[in-house]
Amino acid sequence: MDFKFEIAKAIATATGLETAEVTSGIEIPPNTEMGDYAFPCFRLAKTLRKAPPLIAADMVANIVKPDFICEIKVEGAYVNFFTNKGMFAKEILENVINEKENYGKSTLGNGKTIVIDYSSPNIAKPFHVGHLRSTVIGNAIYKIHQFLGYNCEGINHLGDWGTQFGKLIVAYKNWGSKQAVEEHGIQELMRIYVKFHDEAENKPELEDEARSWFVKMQDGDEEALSLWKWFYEISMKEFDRVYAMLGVKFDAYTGESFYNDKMAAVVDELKEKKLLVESEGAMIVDLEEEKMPPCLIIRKDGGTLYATRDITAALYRKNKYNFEKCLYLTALDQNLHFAQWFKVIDKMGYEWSKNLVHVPFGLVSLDTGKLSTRKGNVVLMEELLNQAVNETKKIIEEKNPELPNKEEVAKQVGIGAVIFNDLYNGRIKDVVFSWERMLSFEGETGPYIQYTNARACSVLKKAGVTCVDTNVDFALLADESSAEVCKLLADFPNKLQDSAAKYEPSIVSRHLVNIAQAFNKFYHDNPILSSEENVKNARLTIVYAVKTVLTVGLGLLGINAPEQM
RNA sequence: GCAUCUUUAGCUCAGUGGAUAGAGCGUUCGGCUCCGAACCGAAAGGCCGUCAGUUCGAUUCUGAUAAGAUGCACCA
Repeated sequence: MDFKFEIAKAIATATGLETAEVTSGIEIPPNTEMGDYAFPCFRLAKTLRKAPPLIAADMVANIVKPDFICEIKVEGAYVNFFTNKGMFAKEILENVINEKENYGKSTLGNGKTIVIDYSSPNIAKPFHVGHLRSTVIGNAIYKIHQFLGYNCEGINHLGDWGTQFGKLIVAYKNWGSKQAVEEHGIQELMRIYVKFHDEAENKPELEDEARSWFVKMQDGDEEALSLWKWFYEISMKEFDRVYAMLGVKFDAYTGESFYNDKMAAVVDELKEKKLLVESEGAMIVDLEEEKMPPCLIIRKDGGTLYATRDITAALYRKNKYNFEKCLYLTALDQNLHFAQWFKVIDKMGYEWSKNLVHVPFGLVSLDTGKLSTRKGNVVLMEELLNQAVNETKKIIEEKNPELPNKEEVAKQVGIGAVIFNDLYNGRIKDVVFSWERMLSFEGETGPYIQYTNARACSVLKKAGVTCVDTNVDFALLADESSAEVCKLLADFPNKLQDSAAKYEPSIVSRHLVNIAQAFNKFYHDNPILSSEENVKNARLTIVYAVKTVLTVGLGLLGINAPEQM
């Protein structure tokens, strides 16, 4: 039963208004003492030509009270509805307990494909905290959409093509050795890459050399390609290790190199459609009409660019997946780039250009300044995750030394803390990396939710139930803290849909915090195991429902929910 | 110069065209003989950047303006 809808119907019959327009006018009061639902009458003043408080009074006089409403009060221009807490609790708790891990699932997205382009680090550069956001936000958006019935295609659009590999080849030939690269992996590739930039300051001809090696790569030169492939494999080995720790997977690793042989056709298409013009030796699509700088397609020396590959990839993906939406999870500073090439797709005559969505997030920096791999101003992802796990181990030793499976739990909690930290604030906010914040496990954090869940699991275990009985007296759950938990659980499915619609995982993470807070208060206020049998059984349904929703919610964020910690 | 984003408590951030603007951290105080204290409770802390406009009503919408961040031709 949809309580809000039923109330709207009752108001509609009492006033002669449309149910739909009433529904949108119903609010949840800021304070439970004011009621569970409220209808402000200000808006009706004009059409009904009456003072709002009078409208409210008339409404109450005429309304037929739905059976789940126990009281209706007028407060100025507001009509406040008080639900029967027991009936509300029954409705929501039965629902969660019956649905279990499917609670909140939807068929909303059935038959629709969403392509999500996320993580996408550059090969031959270490995976650092700057790559975290795209990876975990993308992963969460993927899982949430999947839960809502969408078919998702997660793509790691690796930065595995471009002039930087020309640079790397030059660097390797001048200052590298096979042995050093095999021994130190990305670290060594990084070292010679930095060396290249140092040297190139005084010898600009190195840059030309690098560009020409990249052109060789494009042309299929065997030596260039075999070096490139080697660098690729070295890098992927390290990336896979990080992805395994984060629990992130992709459906495809079609990076930029994948499009190397597909770009010529797209360039031809651009020419055919008379969009490509020459400018200062390069080939561009002019966007003056759109008040944007031109979109560069081909360099003076014939090399392709970022936009060329993105346009090609978009056409390829549309053809392959026939997506409903294609999302790009990158930092906000790439805004213009996406706006430009989305426009190029539009100018090519593809109406689906409006389904390409840049999902931006704020910049990550360190307190020592901007992230810079070249300058060594970075925090490596593995280092961060290991630190978080170690810190968790210390806490476990201190608080729960008897815990079985410590190693595994420390990973789940430590890494969960890092992921949650990144998903907790709105994605647009800039972030200054802070060890202190990353390694804090109290308050609004992942471990707080995991702890709450573990606590609920512990109660259920002690009660000796694996699945609770819904044949209980829900009227015993009419107290304020029980009602608050129920209210939040009932709102979970809406929050999931809102989160998906806005591509904003923080809507889910914040809701989980709210549920955990409400549950901890409930737990504190209400003895469970020591209560009389009927009260105990009723309260156990809340414990079970909370455990279920927290586990589902954390799972959608890509975080594990251990039963003990 | 043009464009995008941000501005709410000491700090980090939620939030809403409407009733008393919320949370965590930090500070001060209180709570484990009791289901897990990685917890709970209380106190203190706010011209919701500034100025106009729309509105019965603006912290929320619009327009200016200020401050900060970022981007703007051959990197990605």
